[in-house]
Parts: sequence; C-alpha cells; structure tokens
Amino acid sequence: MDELVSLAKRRGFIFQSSDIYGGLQGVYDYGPLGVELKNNLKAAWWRAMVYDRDDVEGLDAAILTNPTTLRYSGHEATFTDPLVDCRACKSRWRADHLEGDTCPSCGSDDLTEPRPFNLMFKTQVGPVDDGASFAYLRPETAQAIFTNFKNVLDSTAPKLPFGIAQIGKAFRNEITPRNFIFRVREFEQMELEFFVKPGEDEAWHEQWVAERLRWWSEQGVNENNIELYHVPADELAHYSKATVDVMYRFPHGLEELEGIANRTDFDLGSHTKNQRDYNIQARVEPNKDANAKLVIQDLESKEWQVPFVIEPSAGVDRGVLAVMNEAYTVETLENGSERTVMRFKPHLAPIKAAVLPLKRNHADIVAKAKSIKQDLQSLGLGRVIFEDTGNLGKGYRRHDEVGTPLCITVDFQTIEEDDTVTVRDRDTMAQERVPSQELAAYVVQRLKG
RNA sequence: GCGGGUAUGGUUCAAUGGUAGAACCUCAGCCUUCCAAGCUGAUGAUGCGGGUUCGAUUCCCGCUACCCGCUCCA
Repeated sequence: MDELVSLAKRRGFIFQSSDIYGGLQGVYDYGPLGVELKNNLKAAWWRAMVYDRDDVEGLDAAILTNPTTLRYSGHEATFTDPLVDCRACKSRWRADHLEGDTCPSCGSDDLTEPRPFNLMFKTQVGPVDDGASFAYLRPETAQAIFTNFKNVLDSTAPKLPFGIAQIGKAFRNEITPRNFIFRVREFEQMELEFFVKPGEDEAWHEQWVAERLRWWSEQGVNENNIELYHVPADELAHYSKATVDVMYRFPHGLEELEGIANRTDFDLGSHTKNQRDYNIQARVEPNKDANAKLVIQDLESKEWQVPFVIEPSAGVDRGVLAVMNEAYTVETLENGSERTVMRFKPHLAPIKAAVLPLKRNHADIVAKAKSIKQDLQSLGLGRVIFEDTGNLGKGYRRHDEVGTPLCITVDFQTIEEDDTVTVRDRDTMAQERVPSQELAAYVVQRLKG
C-alpha cells in the first residue's frame, strides 16, 4: 500500500486534500492522472450500465437532500448518534449519555459496543444559520433515484424490468477513515437501481451478481482477488432482504468493493403515498408527506404495484484503488534494472499514447512529433501527450510507471527515409515500425485490446 | 471514538541543541541518444501552534494528518 500511495502522489494520481494546511481526515483529491483514471472507470461503468443496455436510464441528481427524504429512507433513524444496546433489557442508549458501563435502565453491564453512527453531513440552506432550514449531503446516491422514480417513469415510459443508473458524490461522517482512498468521508458511488416484478427479484439478484463480476474482470480486476460474501441475515442493512458483497483483496485486506443488494420494495414503498393501496411487503413507516405514487402498472394484470429493486452499488474510489493495485507491477529486466509498470487496461489508462522525439533539439523531429501528437489527439481516444524528454529510455520508463499503453517515437529514419515511426508496447517493450499514414488506424486497433 | 506508531525537498533516506546532506525525480543546456547508467548547471524540505533555551528540525506539551489494531461496509 505504501508504494502505491507514494506512486499515486509522485505521479499525480491522488493527493491528500487540503494538503498545505495539514490535510483533512478522510478526504483526497485526484490529480492530473487520477482524474483521467477515475473518469475512465466511470465511463466504462456508464457504458456497460446505460449505453450497452436497453433497459436502463441515467440520472444525475443533487447532493443536497431534503431531510424528509432521509427520514423515510430510514437513514435518520439508523445513521444517528453512536448507540449502545443493553442486551439484558433491550433498551438503547446514546453512548455519550452513559455514565460508566452500566445500563441506566436495569443496571446491567451487558452492553454492546457503541455502534458508530451519525454518519450524515448536515448543512444549512440559505445564508442564515438559524437551524431552521437545513439539508443533508446525501449519504448515498440511491435515494434520489427513488424520489425521481415517477419523474423518470413519466418522461421515459419504461416497462419492468428497468433500471436507473447514477454516478456521483456521497458523504458519510465515517468514524474511522482509513486505508488511503478505501474509506473516506467524501466519496463517489456508481449505483444502479434495477426495478423488477416482485417474485422475480431473486433471479435478477443472481444475474446482477454475475454481471458485475464480469464487469470488474473487464476492468482488469483478477477474479482470484475477488470473493463473494453472502451477508448473513443479522448483518443486513435495514432495507435489505439479501446482499452479496463483492470482496476484493485490497493491499490492506479483503474488503468490500461493491454491494449488490435486494432492497425489496422497501424504498419505493417507504417513499410512496397511498401506501395502503398497494401490497407492500417490506415493513415501512407510514408516509404522510409524499405527493406521488411510486408505482408501476403490471402490463398483464393491469394492477399497480410497487416494484422490487436490485441494487448493484460500487465505490468509485475503491474501484480506482483496486484497479491501481491490480495494475501495479515491478519487474526486473534482463540487464538487471527494474521497471515499475502500471498495467492498466487500455480503456482505463490515464494517458493513451505518448509521442516522443528521438532528439529534443532537432527541429524537424520535434515538429513531426508534435504534429503526430495532434493527429492522435483528434481521434478522441483520450489523452495523448507530447513527451519532450532528453532521454528516450527515461521517457519509456516514465510512461510505464503511469501505465501509458503506447509510446510513439519519431527518429531520423522518420524524417529522412520512410516516414515510419516506432510504436513501443508498454507490457512487452516490443517495438514495431509503422508508417505515419497508418498510425491512427494502428493505434485505434491497439487500444481496443 | 479507544490503544499503539510515524511526521525532514516531489519520492526514499541521513544528520544535528548552533537553522540541514544524499540518491532518485524534476528543470535548463550539450551529445544522430531506442529502454532510467555520459557531461555541465539549477530549483526544492524539518506538518502546524506553543513551551524550555542565548539558540529547537532535535527536548517537552497541544493540534493536525497518515499507518497498525478494535471498528466499518460504497
């Protein structure tokens, strides 16, 4: 982990946030390469979830959230202050209100450990902080998908099963942020809420677990480093009927990368009005505030029903960490020297290709290299850079370390003889001469692999 | 939140009660230079605040951040 952290900083992937003022616990910034990597990962998710499917729509909702939303979602009840349960009389106390280690009700000392809650960030709305008007920073992106359920239904007229996908920031006042970007207070989620007919939920749940494993594999995450964890009933979140966690072998241990939950009809059932008109199976609090029915009509029975929802919910930052960990390799070369290589899949690589002039002070070579850089950049593949280094070998190693799949070198042969360039492969270090005219097509082809 | 540890250029380390040295990186230049190895030169650091002291990077206290364990679950 230490090596990864120092590489991340040295090469501009990830920095401590507010670094020059001593940092801020559990908050990190993404640097020039980090933002590319993260964007690429999110784009890959969006492509797989939205573009490649015909049954999912996207959404980008606000972070500031009406407290009522989080009351009915159950978060206000479960994300509150640290609580201690008395096993003897089943009473529950705020840990900071206890005097000593005994239950104020029955005197028993058989208490649970304080449960670390109060995870939601609050902020005041409007310029005057009189406490009367506040909002939460969303603790998950999911809730806005539920509260927009009718809007999406009305605007896109989907039929079950269908999903709504969202990528965005979420905030939790973690008691113990730790392990670099693994557990942080400001983080990004990629969440799909996939709505299905009640009764078909379990089959869809299994299908989504399989689909998500396939996707992580496509991102270069070795299946040998993944384990599924079927969350036991007594550990399930308040909304869940069943949850399968995708556990990844992070540098600090086996931990959750993504959770795939069967949230039943809890969320829509909690947020809908006229709850009694529908056969809601989850136990929900009576809702007196919602102004919309979050239901969909069954095409066969014509009945209006609250669908079940399967939620694959992945951490973007955790994904970045996993992908970086997978990519990180140090190998010893034949001449005894070492090189560090980030073996990112090409679609995730922060820099797709680097164009290097053999001599930095040879005007024709430099001009040709810059021209090729512009040509490749215009292909829209992602970031292409002109690498004006004084030493070609150093340039190659530098790009190995940031995971650039291809290095293109302009030399004397290019300008004096046959207008070919060398393309050097990050993983094999093999070189191939390619005519300049064919370079664009060649690069496109290579980056597909 | 509890217990333990750490904090020196971008990175990795060194040193000292008299204000810091290296390697690598970076930058500028030279060399028809394809895998970090040549030459010349340059930038850059004691996390923050307080105390002790003639003087603190060094000793003490507090804070902050990071790491390990408990905890957690995107």
